[in-house]
Amino acid sequence: MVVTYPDGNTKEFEQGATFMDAAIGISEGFARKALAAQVDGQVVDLSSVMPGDLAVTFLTFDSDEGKSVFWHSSAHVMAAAVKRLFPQAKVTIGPAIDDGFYYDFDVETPFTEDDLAKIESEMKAVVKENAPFVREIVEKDEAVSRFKDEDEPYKVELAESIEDEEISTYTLGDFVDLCRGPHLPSAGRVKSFKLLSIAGAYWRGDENNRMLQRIYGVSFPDKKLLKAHLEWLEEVKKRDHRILGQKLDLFSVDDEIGGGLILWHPRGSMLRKVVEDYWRDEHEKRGYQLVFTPHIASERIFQTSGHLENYSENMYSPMDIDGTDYYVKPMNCPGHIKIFKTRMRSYRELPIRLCELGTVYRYERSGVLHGMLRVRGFTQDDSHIFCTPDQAPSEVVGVLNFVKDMMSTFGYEFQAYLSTRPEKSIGDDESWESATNSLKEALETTETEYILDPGEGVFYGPKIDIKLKDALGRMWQGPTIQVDFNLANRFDINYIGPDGNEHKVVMIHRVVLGSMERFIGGAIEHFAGAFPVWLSPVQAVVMPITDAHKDYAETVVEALKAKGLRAELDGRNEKINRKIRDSEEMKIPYMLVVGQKEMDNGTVAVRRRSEGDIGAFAVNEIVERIGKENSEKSL
RNA sequence: GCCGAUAUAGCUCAGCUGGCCAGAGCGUCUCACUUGUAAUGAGAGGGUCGGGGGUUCGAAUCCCUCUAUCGGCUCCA
Repeated sequence: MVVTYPDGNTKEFEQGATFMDAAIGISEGFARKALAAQVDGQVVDLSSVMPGDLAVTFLTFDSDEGKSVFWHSSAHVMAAAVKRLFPQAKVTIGPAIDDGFYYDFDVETPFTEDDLAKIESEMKAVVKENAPFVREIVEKDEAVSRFKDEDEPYKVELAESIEDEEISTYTLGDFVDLCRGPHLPSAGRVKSFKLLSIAGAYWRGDENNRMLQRIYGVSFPDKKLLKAHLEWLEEVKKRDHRILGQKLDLFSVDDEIGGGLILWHPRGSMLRKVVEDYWRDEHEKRGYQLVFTPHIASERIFQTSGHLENYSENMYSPMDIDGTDYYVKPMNCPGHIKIFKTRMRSYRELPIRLCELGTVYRYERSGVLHGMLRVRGFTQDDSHIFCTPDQAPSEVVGVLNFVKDMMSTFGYEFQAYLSTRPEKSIGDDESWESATNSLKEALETTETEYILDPGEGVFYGPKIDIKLKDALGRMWQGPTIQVDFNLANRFDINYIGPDGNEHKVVMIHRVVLGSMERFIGGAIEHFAGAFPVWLSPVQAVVMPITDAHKDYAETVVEALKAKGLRAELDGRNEKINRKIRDSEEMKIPYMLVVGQKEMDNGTVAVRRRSEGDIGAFAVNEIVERIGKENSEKSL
């Protein structure tokens, strides 16, 4: 067999060699590091590597598969500890997730913070005992009756729902769990762990089911990794846009105004204005036409659009205007369609690209609101492209290139997903196929790597979803491009073709930023509040040393403002140290100190955020430098 | 909406098992200081203890309810 070791080296063994032969084969350290193995593409327990297996790769914590095995085993360790402390708790499932693991339990009284500490110390005991994970294959009926005997109704349900006749179980000490595996060789591998939080979660994610108690945790093969991870979590917390939003005076949410409704403060509004101006300029450049549509509309349009039928649970109660119900709009599409349909459209004027920073209101359940990222009123950077079927592929290419440009300006990497026809959908096969092909072609012509998401499209058409990767490697839902058959039909949106007949348009719905709220909330975290010059609400603060230098400082501010830069004077009667501290905390990119020396020479002493003093510059020199960073949108 | 937690001054937080006018730091205001690269000093002002209801001789503290927030579930731009 050929064995690949964690360090990437490979070695061939003769037929009949055992796992232990492989273990001592090359490096002594690897047996300690290996968590599981991959045989013929299947991840398996180390113990099940058999002599004669052809290609074996040992998995370590460095690989996603290795992590997954590690965390899943950690979940079992936790469940074992919980069963010891709370024998009446019913176990359910405990998978590995992207950054750790959880296990759901059914208990009469929810766990408390104190319980977490107790469970942690019991886990330590389980780890110390270092019992092996023992795999066992049993008949399905046998497993079901065993779990019945143990009074584990959830395991019974799971076992019964498995199609195969044989089921694997894993035993750790006296804790038996129904599980596909694979697992670590023994519990002792779980060297360092931390239980992070307790939360309610529905059995099988269905809110009609019983609420279970979920415990989240992370674990690592050594202390250092755990420490690094906890520090990363600290960093995430520090970057929280809700905390930075308050510190940097960007936005707030008010109890009396209502949850999920954002108050944009002057600085946050400036940030938003800069993004919006850039957005508008880029749209004009690319042949989009800016429109405005009303915030409320008669029920008649939402009947035609089907929103009242399909989307009413997300819409707010209507208001009565002269006997007709009017609704606050949850989407911008109907308005754009109505603009398109104000007159006959010739194929000669297609594509028509209408865009709007359109504010919509959607009902969101109270428990889901989250700062700026999940709100009830938000402004989408919306656009609807009306084109002929032939134009669709190139339009999608245009949008994709647009998206790439915009995202690189903000320093985001991204990952594209192509979602195809879901089970519940409208439209004929032909439309779906041609629309899906348009999207696929566009991804290929723009050389965009994508992941296929079969069946994840919207009921009215296929879509491309783009997820942004921020500075901490976290993924955010970003741009989406959707082909919409539904509205094109419902509103009967046509154009006159070269043949003089009416043809149905292809309608493409897309957002680039998503919504101003979500995008800016995400950007706050991406930049940790330290925005590049072009986005900074205040780009430079001029700080006179004493009152005697205030007038001169004022002229520096004016010089910056004259070039369209955003500058402020810190004329407070405070020491320079204090002024610098405050500006550093407000993440102002440039601090310009002026005292007697600078006044005499016509210069400023420049301090760059988080870099410190970078020396003296002539006023016009620094104006030019900041102006250049601003216009080039440097990151 | 559901499970759990939380809500005290503009901000961050003390206030134990109910008991004299509810505290601190920062910010704010006033005064002094006129300052050279991350917090000058002194003084003053500031609170319906999230809203409403209840228990009690007495409630920031206990109970109910509403609202909002936080961690999740579900959902989503």
